[in-house]
Amino acid sequence: MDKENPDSKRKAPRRKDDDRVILHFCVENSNPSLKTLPLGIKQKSILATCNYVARRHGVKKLMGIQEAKRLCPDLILADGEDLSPFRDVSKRIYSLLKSYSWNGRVERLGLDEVFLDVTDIIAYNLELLNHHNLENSWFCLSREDPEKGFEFDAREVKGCVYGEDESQQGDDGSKWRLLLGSHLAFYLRQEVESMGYTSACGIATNKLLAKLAGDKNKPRNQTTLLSSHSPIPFLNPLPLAKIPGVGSKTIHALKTLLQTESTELTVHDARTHPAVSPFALERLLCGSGGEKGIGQKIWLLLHGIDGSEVKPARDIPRQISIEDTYRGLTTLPQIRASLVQITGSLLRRMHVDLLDDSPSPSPVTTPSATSPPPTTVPTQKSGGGGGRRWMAQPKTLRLTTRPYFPPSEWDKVEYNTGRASKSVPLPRFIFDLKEDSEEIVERLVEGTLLPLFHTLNPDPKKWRVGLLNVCVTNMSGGGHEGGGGSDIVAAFQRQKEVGEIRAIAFADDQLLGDDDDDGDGSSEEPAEWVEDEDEQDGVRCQLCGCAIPVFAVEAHGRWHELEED
DNA sequence: CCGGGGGCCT
DNA sequence: AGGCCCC
Repeated sequence: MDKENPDSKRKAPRRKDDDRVILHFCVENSNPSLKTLPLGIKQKSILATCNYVARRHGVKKLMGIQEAKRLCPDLILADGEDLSPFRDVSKRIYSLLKSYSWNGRVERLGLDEVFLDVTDIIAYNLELLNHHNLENSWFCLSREDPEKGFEFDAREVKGCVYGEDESQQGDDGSKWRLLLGSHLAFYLRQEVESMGYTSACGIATNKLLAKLAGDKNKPRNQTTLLSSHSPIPFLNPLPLAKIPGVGSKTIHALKTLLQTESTELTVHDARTHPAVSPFALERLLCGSGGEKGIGQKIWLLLHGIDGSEVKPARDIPRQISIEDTYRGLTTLPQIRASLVQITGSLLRRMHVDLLDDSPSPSPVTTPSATSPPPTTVPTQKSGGGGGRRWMAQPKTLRLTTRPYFPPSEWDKVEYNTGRASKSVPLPRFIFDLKEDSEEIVERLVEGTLLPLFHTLNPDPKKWRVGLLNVCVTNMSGGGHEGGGGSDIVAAFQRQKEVGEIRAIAFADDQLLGDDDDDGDGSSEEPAEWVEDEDEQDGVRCQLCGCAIPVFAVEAHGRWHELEED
């Protein structure tokens, strides 16, 4: 009866995907003084990246310094092991672009790329468009203030258009959306440029196509991929590895499946090969513990389909980590010094990224919690930092190590194997000091990281440390000034004042369960690590009796030096 | 002369 | 905790 309902037939073919407008920006420094000179950013013995002048000489990313110097003797090298300056720039660009977003869907990818879902802005402006006076159009950047915006000529797409041809069949709005998107992209690129940076941009209906389109006219132009024709011809000639999501493992698996090991696989090769189907890919890539649905996902990517959303802007990072590589640290003093160094960097990063910029209006600092001045530890700085509050407090600290492999063993070991890591609850006392962190570094290294290192590398004769990584993660909601909110903490306070408590242990659920747990912990002694061999009958929390996995804090006792061999 | 991050998934 | 992915 309703089988051939013309109404449903008219609506059916349209995917929601087609209505989106996604921008992908790729930013780089437009260093005026060095623009004409070949510049490379160095990390240890490797070239992390380089500018386009250097690339013209054949210099590539991740190339060895020696080879790069051979190809381009005049190459200027800048040290990029400390990413702080790059983070700074990245943050400013990101904030600029985010300030134009209406829906907060602004996603960073690395330090130099940003996705924007501007579907809502485009939809708003599509209704405003006067088709009888296209050349004098006004792009409105604010719902509240019609004056905020810019003039543009809506007769043409701004910037480059991929596959520019006669195909102007039935424009159902999709073309207009992308046209508007191209003008918005151009405006935003000018804003970025006024900050001193050049950028490329891709404009398309999903993240995959936007990113790939932006590659077409780097580094200083934009490319719109109209959705009026199929994305297949656009994708076909691209090397398979260009597809974001298809990494080295996937490439390797596919090459063995297709038995075309020699030639560089293109999207066309993979998509048209008879052995390739969503199921075959799933079987191939999901072998053991792989991501379920990955086969279909990759298969859809090969066809230009990507339903993934631009993730809303995240105020707080999921994790913060600092790492450094070494040519074989073997003695404890070396390791200790290295840990002190990276821990200092980590705490500085935490202060920059996790501590609120603006002082809180009420400078009330922990009225009752700190009332009895602790006699044991003189580290109390009465809420230093002028009342700044933590936007988030990490709950977990992780140390990762990798042994050093001399060059003679490089062919014998898999890169990235040999990494060992272990995470534990992060001692809360590190949130006390908000300005000077030297003593915290000491306590963290001596009380937590060094013991952790010993559990990861028990045998001093095998100490050949090639990498150290310290990471804080598992961020909790913002901590209020004052703390002492939870019963556990209150009990801790009480018993501490009376001087009864000898040891207190923090279990995971205590640290996790309390949204408002400031932890106080302002006057504990440095932490001590307790390894219990059988994980079943381990330490028990003296306050609530719950089982403690691994971590304990001495309140009044002393932590002892670790044995050094 | 083999970096220094970050994400999400299991 | 580790894998694979991104830059």
